[in-house]
Amino acid sequence: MKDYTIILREHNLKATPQRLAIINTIDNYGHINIDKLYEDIKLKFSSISLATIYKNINTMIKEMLLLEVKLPNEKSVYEIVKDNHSHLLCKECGKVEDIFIDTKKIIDEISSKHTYTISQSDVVLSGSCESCKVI
Amino acid sequence: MKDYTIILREHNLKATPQRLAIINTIDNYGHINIDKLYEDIKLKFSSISLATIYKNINTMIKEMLLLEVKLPNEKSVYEIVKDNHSHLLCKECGKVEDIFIDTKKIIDEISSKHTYTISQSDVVLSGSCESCKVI
DNA sequence: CTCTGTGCAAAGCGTTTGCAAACGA
DNA sequence: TCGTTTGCAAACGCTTTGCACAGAG
Repeated sequence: MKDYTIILREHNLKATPQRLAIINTIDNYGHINIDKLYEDIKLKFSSISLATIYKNINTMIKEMLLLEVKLPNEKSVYEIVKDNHSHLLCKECGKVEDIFIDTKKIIDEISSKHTYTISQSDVVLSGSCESCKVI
Repeated sequence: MKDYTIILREHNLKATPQRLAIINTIDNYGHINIDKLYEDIKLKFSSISLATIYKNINTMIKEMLLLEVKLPNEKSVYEIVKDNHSHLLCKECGKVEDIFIDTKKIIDEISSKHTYTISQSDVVLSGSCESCKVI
């Protein structure tokens, strides 16, 4: 498992056990919402408070270590900032996967038709994953 | 201005003045968030309560007359259900425009690489609109 | 040693609910 | 008339805040 101690310090954040637990759990899951994150961390860190989770999520988002992903009909999930990518969501089980789409083509096309300068793209494709399809 | 009386009745909803005001205001703005919607309707309908707005937004979403659009770093906006389309957001002024992207191509590409059955795509491109670009 | 972070409880805020009265069909 | 909707106030749930203590650097 990756050690986030140095990375946190580079962002002027102290590497407390709570903070490390939070970022490691997010890393481990890939994408996770607040409730599951709290539930999961509490198993091994029973004294942690929900307020600590919230405070840390927010500071790490400000420091651009984490990113909130808004999903249709679901609670937001959090992920570690990485290369530009999109998301695939299973409407049945809520599982989220990273996907790589050539958004440049889309952005160029829209840029030529509209007068916007586009700097960001948020794409979520939703459906049924393999295991939920059968049900 | 379009008359939503019949459309509401077709969805088994009574065409009350409050409800008509809500749907007409959304139609008029194209995309609007709860706060602006309440503020705007209150001008001409000072007795309306925020609870009524919420209840109606929710029933009309259930009846598939309205759709919630989740945006990065912004409050959700509501729109009247129409043909499949995507959104263009100005990060400066919050303005939202409809855009038309060939999502079929993207979906086909992802479907062939992943095992998901994709049934929905939510795309938001963000940047600066013409009037905000200069600032 | 100093300053940041934690945990608790309280406050805050947006949204929902229960209910009596009003209203649409 | 009957069932739905409204408006109010209270309740609710999620998130943030204030503060004293603990802990990282």
